[in-house]
Amino acid sequence: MQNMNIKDIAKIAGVAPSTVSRVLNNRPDVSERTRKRILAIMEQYNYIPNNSARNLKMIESNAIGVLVKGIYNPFFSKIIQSIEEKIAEQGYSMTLNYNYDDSNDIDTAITLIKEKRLEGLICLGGNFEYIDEQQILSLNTPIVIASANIIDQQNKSILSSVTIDNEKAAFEAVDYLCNLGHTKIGMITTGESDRSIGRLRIQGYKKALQKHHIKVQKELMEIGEYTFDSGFNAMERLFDKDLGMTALFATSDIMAIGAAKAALSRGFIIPDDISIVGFDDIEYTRYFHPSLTTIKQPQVEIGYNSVEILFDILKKEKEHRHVILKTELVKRNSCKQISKE
Amino acid sequence: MQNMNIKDIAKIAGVAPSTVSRVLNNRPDVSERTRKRILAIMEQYNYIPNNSARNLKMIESNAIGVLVKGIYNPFFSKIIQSIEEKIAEQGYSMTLNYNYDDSNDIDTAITLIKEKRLEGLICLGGNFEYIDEQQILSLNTPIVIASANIIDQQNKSILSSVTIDNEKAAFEAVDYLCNLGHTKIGMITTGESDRSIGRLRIQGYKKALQKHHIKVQKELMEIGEYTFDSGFNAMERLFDKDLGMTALFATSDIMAIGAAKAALSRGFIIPDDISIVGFDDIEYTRYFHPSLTTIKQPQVEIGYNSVEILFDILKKEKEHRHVILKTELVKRNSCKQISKE
DNA sequence: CTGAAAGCGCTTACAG
DNA sequence: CTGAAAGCGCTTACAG
Repeated sequence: MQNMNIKDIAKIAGVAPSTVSRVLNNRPDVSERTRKRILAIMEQYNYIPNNSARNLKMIESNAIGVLVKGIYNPFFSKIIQSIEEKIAEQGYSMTLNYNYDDSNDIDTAITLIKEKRLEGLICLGGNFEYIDEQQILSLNTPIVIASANIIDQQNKSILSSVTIDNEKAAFEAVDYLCNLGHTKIGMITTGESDRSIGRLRIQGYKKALQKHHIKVQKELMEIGEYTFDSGFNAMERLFDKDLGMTALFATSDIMAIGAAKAALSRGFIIPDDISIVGFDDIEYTRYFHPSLTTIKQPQVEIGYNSVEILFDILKKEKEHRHVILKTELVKRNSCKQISKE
Repeated sequence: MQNMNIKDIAKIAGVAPSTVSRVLNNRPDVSERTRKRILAIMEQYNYIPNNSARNLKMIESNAIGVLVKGIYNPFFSKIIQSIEEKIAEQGYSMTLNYNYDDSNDIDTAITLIKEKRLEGLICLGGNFEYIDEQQILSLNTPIVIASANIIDQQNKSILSSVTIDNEKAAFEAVDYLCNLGHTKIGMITTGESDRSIGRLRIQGYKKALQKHHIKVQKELMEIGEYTFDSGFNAMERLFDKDLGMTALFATSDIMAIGAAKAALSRGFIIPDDISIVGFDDIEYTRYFHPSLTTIKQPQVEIGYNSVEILFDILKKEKEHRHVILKTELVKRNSCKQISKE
């Protein structure tokens, strides 16, 4: 039969549709005999309930949405996995959605919640600096923003967030390079699309240089985006300026690898000729050769915390909160001490 | 207002719900005045239609599903992008779903189609060797299997497929290595999860060796899975056997990179000490150092062809077909001629 | 160009 | 433990 519905099953089983529905939802108030019979019939006819109809009726969709900025980002994939795991533990399902680079993140988030009747949403990446508070409030659905741009002055009770201390992380990376004796330290960072995060990391870079009494040189800073290619090209530009750069800090591993490839392609040796520190700690940094020193973002914890906050709000009716997770400098083989001049 | 519905909007606009619905669906039979007024009200109240209700009513969901095996696979991501693009061109929407490694692919596919009322489904990766033909037929929804395991003897009129000639591709890779003078050529391939594809690539490996009168040595073959780590470990095992291996063919770039890292970590130089050929041509291979020689799978074409077949069946009521796309050996810097002994 | 009515496939009180 | 009925928010013929 083409597409069975609950009525068809009920008819075959000789019961009312409501009884079939009870079986479908694992309700206890069905006799074992009836349940088994109905289950067998469903199996036999390969019956699969129509999700749309269910969602339409059910106030509780038991679904948590995850909205990911940009397709294919190895940094997010581990976070997503940890989110999925925790959501499943709570008996909820996760629906994963990707948001293209040029779309408005908060609008997409709101649409998603309404369309799919989500009970909560976690946003991975994206820009949430300018939001309509009333709009979010009227949704009455908790949203957790993770690893994304949010503005500091924002009303803290509207959204939750899970972030890292971007300024401090960047500071540590550059401070480390300074301590190794580097004074000409290049930086490849992301531009406009990443306003607040980018700004904070640049702050950290500058502060570390200041601590070591090194003048900030604008020419040592290049803008890239989240691709190998862009890291490669930015590094080429830096080399071409011939500034005597001995170290580089890139604000994503993907860009760091692109930059490292540019260096290696020119015949430079890493770390002998140039030291490189990345950001994120994606798996590839361990398999690139030489293995890349990087700032580790606690991906699993970012996922766990996001889900925890969501369910705290959902079940215990707690308030929104804002978690800042620790990063860690992971020293591998792309940095080297140089003699101070 | 909490969650507006079509009735609310209709009431405010002083029209019938059906008129609002017409505006929502861009039907031509609404006066411009009415349309504008309703649009303005929707905007003002931030109305977003409930997808579930729409899907429930509409026979045509205008949605094509893409079911991807395993989360986060850089090889698939480019295919997905090309699929999205083509689907959008047809005025359809794409819904992306990930299928975990241990779940039954065809069951998931069927469930997805029924639940979401999909008009077509493209499966990327996965195992479709054993399927219930009646079940698929009764769905009456075209399915295209791309880059996945399908069995040769299968009824060709049930499903479409887009694949490559796995045996020939592997043959070319190994033939190339043989022509460079290598005789001790290791292979790292995927195991059970990938039965038919894996088998074909092993065939290709063996045939190339035979062509060059090289005996197949079982000890030179290792099983891995689709991770850096597994490639790394398999390579370690090969090295530990001390078989005088001078070249390696890995059936995925991810494993090839893991293997390359193992070689570099031992102080070997690629390609001087060992030549490596990967498979897929993911972006990583260009940014690894040295850049990896690999078998390019035409990712964009795989995507385009899958969508094309789907719409041919959907709109022109054509039959299922089976496309085999060409691969290409992309020579980069991980292979070297050695003197024949 | 617009409206009233039926119905998509489910779930959920309410009765019994 | 089971059934009849109402309704979730939409769309779609059918009238007019």
